[in-house]
Order: sequence, then C-alpha cells, then structure tokens
Amino acid sequence: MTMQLNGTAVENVIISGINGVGYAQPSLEVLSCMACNIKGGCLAEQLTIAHNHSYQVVKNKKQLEKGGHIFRGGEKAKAIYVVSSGSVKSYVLMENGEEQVLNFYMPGDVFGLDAMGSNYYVSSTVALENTTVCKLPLSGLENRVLGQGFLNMVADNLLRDHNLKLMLAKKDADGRLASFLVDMSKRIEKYGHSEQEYAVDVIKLPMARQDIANYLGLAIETVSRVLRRFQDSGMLDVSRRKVKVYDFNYLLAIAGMQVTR
Amino acid sequence: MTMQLNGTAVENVIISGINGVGYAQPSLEVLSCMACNIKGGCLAEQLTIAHNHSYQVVKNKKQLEKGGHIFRGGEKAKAIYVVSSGSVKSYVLMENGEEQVLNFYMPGDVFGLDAMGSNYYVSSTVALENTTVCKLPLSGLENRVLGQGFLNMVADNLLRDHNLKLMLAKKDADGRLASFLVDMSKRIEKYGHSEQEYAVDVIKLPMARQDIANYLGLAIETVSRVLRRFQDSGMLDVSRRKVKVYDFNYLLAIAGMQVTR
DNA sequence: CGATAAATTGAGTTTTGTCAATAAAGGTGG
DNA sequence: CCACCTTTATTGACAAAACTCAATTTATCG
Repeated sequence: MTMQLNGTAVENVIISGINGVGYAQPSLEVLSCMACNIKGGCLAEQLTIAHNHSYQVVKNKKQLEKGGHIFRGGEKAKAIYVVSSGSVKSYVLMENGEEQVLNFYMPGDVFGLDAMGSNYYVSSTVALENTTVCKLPLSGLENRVLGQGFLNMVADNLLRDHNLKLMLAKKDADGRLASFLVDMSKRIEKYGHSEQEYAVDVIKLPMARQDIANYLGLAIETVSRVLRRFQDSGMLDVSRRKVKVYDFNYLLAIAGMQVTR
Repeated sequence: MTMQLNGTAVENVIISGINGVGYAQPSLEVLSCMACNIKGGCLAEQLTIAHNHSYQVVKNKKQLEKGGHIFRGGEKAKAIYVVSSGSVKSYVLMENGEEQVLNFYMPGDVFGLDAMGSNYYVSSTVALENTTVCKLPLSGLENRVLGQGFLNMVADNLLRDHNLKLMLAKKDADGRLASFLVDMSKRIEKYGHSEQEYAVDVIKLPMARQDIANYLGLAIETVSRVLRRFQDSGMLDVSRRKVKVYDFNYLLAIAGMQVTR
C-alpha cells in the first residue's frame, strides 16, 4: 500500500540482494523495477548489481502529483533520482524571483547529480505531471565499484549539457526552438512510447510555454511566435502542448548541429 | 628528456604503485606529479591511489604549444585529461564553419569526460597558450573503485555547466560578460597564482575576444562594447587580455546568481 | 457555466548583430 | 632594433531580432 503525504506517495521496496536474482516479492512489485517501464539501462539496476553482494538494496519509489517537488535547492541530501514515468524539470530561482530552468528529465533520465559533490542540492526539481521517480541513496556510493552504466550516464548528462549550450549559444530563437523540439522528440522516442501517435513524430510537451521560455532563455511571447511561424511554414502543427511534425528534416536543418554519441 | 613532435612534447612517467608511496625517480619528476602545480585534489592522484594495488600507473604528461590540439572531435579515444599548467578550450565546429566554444579549462580542471560514454570524442580541445596536460587512460576505469574525488570532479563539471547555462540564458550581454569575468576570476584564484597582481583582482584572460564571443553566444563586437561600457563605468580596467577589477561587488551584482557548492 | 490560468497576437522600444573602417598589438625578417 | 605585415581588437552606423507592455483568445478546473 502507499501512504499519501503532501501529495507524494512513498513506498520502500526492499530487494534481497543475492547475486542479482531473487526478485520474489510479488506484492511489492507494483512500483518496483519489474513494473518500471524504463527499457534497459536503468541506473538503479547498475548500482544494485554492483552493490548486492553484501547489502540489501533499498529502493524508494515515489509517486508525485503535478507540481510536487522532489527536492529544493539548499536542502541537505545525498541521493540521486531516476525518472520512472512522467517528467521533471530542474530549476534555480534567480534573485529577481524568476526561475531559470536547467533541464527537463524524461523516463530513464537521472537527476540530482549536482548533489554528488556536496551535501546540498543546488537546484530544485518538480514534477511536470503525475510522475514516478526512483530514489537512489548516495551514501556509500563512493566506495562501490561503478559499472560502465554509471559512466555512460554521466557522459550522457554532459552531452545533454553540451547540446543545451549549443542551443543557448545559437543566436536566433528559431534555432533554439528547433533544437529543443528535436531533442524532445529524440528523448521521447528513446524510451519508446508505444502509442500510435508517437510513431508519426508527434511530440507531447509536458511543460508549459513559460518553462520552455525559461529553459531557452527567451520570452514566452517569442516562443509562441516562433511556433506559429513554424506552423505557418507547414513544417509542423501546434495545438497547445502537442506538436505534430510533418517535415522533420527541415526541423533538423533549422536546428543545426547536434552533439550525439 | 622530451621529444618534440608536431609541437607537442610527450613524456611517459611510470610510477610503481605500492600503496600510494614510492615516488622515487627524481629524473622523471620534472614533468610528473611532484612538479605539478595543482594544489590538492588532482584527479590523477585519486585514480592512482584507487588503482595502484595491482598495476603500474602510467601518466602521460604532454606539453603543448599555443594552438596545439589535444584531441579532435570524431577521434577514437578513451582518455581524460587534467590541465597541469596553461589553459585549454573545447569546441565543436558548426556546419557553417563557425566554432562554438563549450568550455575553458584552467589548471586542475578535467576535460574529455564526454568520451567516457563512447569511444569517440565529440568535441575538440586546443591549448590557448603553452600548456601542460596530464593524460589519464580510461581503459579499465569502469572496474575501478572510484573515490569521492572522482564524484566531486563529476559534480564540479556539472555545476560549471549549470553556471554556463545561467550565463547563456541570461538575456543581456552585460550579465553574460559579468558572469564570465566572475567565473574566470574564481577559477584563477582557486589554484592560487601567487604573482602579486592576482591578489588585487587582476584577471588574465588566456583566450581571444572571439573565443569569449563564441563561448557566450555573442558577437565579438558586442564583447568589445560591453567591456568598454564596464570600463567607462569605472568598475574595471581593460587592457587587451588583462582586466583589473576595482569594484568586484558591482560586477557580482550585474552577474546575478551563480551556482556554487 | 463561470473563474482562473495559459497562450496567443499586436504595436512600439531596446538590444544585439552585421557590415565596414580604423586602431592597436604581436610576430617576422632585415 | 626597427619597419612591415598580419592578426586581433575597437568603434561607428544601420538593420534585424527579440523584449516589453497590453489586449485578446483559448484552455483548464472547480
């Protein structure tokens, strides 16, 4: 069962760690890895396997409602998180009260890495929709043998940052929006939403226009206007938070260079 | 002795790994860790200590002339680097031939992390001045026990990226330049250049104006104009690549929020 | 169905980029 | 050591892009 408190449900799933096997508690599996829709390469699995010869592995699955915070900047903490379902944004509050969005996290993405170096989070994270995340305590992480999965994850995070830099340094708003849409499209299909509409390049944006604006360093009006210009060109169709892309190559051309592995 | 080839000098320093001690080859120490001016926390040391119970650790110290490349995007490689002295920039070439500068690396900074996840570098790196770097082969890294130093390093890299995002997302050029100067100032004093002029907030910029522009996503003319405006306000003095800061608090105010540990 | 929030659209202003010319610095060879 | 040349940086005038302010339309939620 789950406990409702402050809009989040917490369930501790304890898995006996005997050489990676032994997932034998069906009643607890509702929110555990077996039910997780992350296809392959979940960091939690990597850390579990690296760790399970001597300890039990505790995984905290948290369900969050839209708008619920996972953690806030300044909080003392030592854990990283994986998005299981839904989506998350991370941000910092500027001195003028505006928020700068640092990243969006989709299923399979790891966030909270900035706490690795210290005991405090620098950014805040909030669910953009009803979301499930998997909490991975960092205590003892420094003494574990880390798998290639961990290194890949770190590299992925750095690559994504590189891409965001390319987005932000790109001078015109068109390029930023195009890059953003290409990135979102890739990250959505990466974990294979099987609904039919995702097969025809339909991008479902979980975040508000203001979030996109704060992410790309643009005014919200500029985001609207660029999307309209894209639509008027016939390249895509925008209806609120659903973007149907008809000419993905053109979108790529406007986006320009992307850094990939 | 060092060998000159293509503007780079390569020296392999082999250190017998016996529980972290045993640095007993004085003739080889010229370019090795003992002579390294990185004060504390060099990643090379961290990896050495973690590794040296079973293998010899080979460190490749490379001397580069200004303009010499450490690696280029697309190259197959598995190594990360630490700046020992001098400075380095990383960049990617855009399809129009312009380069987007991704980062500047000062003594003690680790670069090349984006190769961790694959066998290929995505960015290119070049020395901004006469520079010494320390090469750390990545082969076998995934099976080592990683220390807190490694995690701190990764977290530092992510934090720096966060700060760059804040810089780039900041709408006005003044804020970007101020953030950039604050960041450079901090990173220079971090490793304590002992020359007197560094004590009075003198920032020696190792990169060209065009590099700053490509880094901040601005036109080179805008960089010049903003620096002149800063100078006209009396806050600082610019003479070519030397910036004397008289009112650091005012610079901080213009820079706005910075993410720190 | 109404109220609140989110998104779009328009008009005018500010900022930044582009193009072009000039100035200053650094390197090279006599 | 100096003159020349090349590179780097600065400055000005204009054009283009993006922001701000304001009003309107469209969703969302109770």
